[in-house]
Amino acid sequence: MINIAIVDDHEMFREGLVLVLSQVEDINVVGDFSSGDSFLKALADLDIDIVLMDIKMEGLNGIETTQKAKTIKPDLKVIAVTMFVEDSYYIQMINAGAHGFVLKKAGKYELAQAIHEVNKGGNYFSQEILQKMAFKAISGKDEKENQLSTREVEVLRLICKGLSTKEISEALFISQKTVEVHRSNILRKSDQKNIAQLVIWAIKNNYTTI
Amino acid sequence: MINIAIVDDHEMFREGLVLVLSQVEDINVVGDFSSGDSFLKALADLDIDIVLMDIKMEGLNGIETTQKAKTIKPDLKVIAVTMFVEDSYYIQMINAGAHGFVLKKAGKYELAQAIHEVNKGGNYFSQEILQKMAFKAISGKDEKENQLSTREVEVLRLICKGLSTKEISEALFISQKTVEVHRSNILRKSDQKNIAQLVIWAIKNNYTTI
DNA sequence: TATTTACTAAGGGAAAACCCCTAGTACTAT
DNA sequence: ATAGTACTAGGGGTTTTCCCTTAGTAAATA
Repeated sequence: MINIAIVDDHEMFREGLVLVLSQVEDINVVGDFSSGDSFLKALADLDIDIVLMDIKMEGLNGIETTQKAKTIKPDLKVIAVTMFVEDSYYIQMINAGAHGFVLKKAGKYELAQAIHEVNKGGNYFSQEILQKMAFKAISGKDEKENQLSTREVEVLRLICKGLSTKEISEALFISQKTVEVHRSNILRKSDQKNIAQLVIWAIKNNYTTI
Repeated sequence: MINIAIVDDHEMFREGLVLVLSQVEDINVVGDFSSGDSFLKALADLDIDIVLMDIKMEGLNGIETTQKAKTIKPDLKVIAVTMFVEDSYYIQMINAGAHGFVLKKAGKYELAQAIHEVNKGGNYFSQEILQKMAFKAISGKDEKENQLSTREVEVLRLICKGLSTKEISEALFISQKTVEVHRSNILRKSDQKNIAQLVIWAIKNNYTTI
């Protein structure tokens, strides 16, 4: 029997997931949590093998929650659940210790397969995500070179909120020229050519929420 | 016993929904469909009281599916399921004959309540959606005045794809000046002040998909 | 200690977006 | 017939974004 916990702030999705997994014969859903915080509080008393973790959550996100959970239970296995293939956070999630990665649009069979694979000590990544990783690898683009800096992420979030360069400069107490530099670097690193594309990119890469 | 069908192209969400509703004692899930087309094909042979319909789907969307379903079975009751409160399509969905409107983030209890209410011949709208409607009513803004025209929706979709004014003018075989007029009218009607906000607004209002 | 990286910020210019205005045509509805 | 609406498109302007360059400071790292 594989004991599972689910962490997702989307109530109906989480409830559905609980029931879907309860139907699989050797899977036992021990608990479900609507936030990283509530999961971490309960973790010490939970007897679980694997946790299904949503990446994008209010409050503690999936990456932070995974990192903290690993300090409490280092051998806990984490399968990340994400909405978009483009999600740039999968690297951070892998670094945080995730053993698997499935898309929310995956069906129950793929999800069950991922759980069994990870439970055996292996890894599981959705086909789409593997393709994305492979494509990035052969395109020769160094992942690290294009990582946004802390400040750039900050600026990007404000851009997505609809703030102009002037407004961002006032919000961050820096000059408009500096904001322009950040904007330009963000566009270059993201490989997008204007704000419309950038906003979509930011959503898909979990930099901002709609 | 209330017989239900579910139409949603998001597999895991649909599977979850089926199981969640199967747990409610007087609800019976008769069928679930991943597209409006497959639902319409099966509809004549289905003995259902209510259909839970996702609005945003590939191919036939929820509005078109509802309209066609109503011509086949005029007394079929439809509850629309949507991701965002801002969804401007709820008016079209109501016009298409929907009796209820729930958000995807709603829990099983609210969903069961909606189904029971609609089954009794009533209507059910999520609190958040009612608030939005009430707010629009008291703000005095005439809904119809701010409805985007066909061309404007077309331009909006291209904006969200990241096309510049010049590129849009070339795609639609009209002058840049005309595109500028459309852009400006779209911003005015949507009450957004720049492209970043407009893109988010367009997603929330189901004009474009990410 | 020397080098790299992030953040800061300037000048200067090209392009795009944004905001006025007027105005013709075509279709729809009263 | 006439009024309204959508779509078209021009002039002319301001503002914002985008792109290039150079360059200083602080912190981390080799």
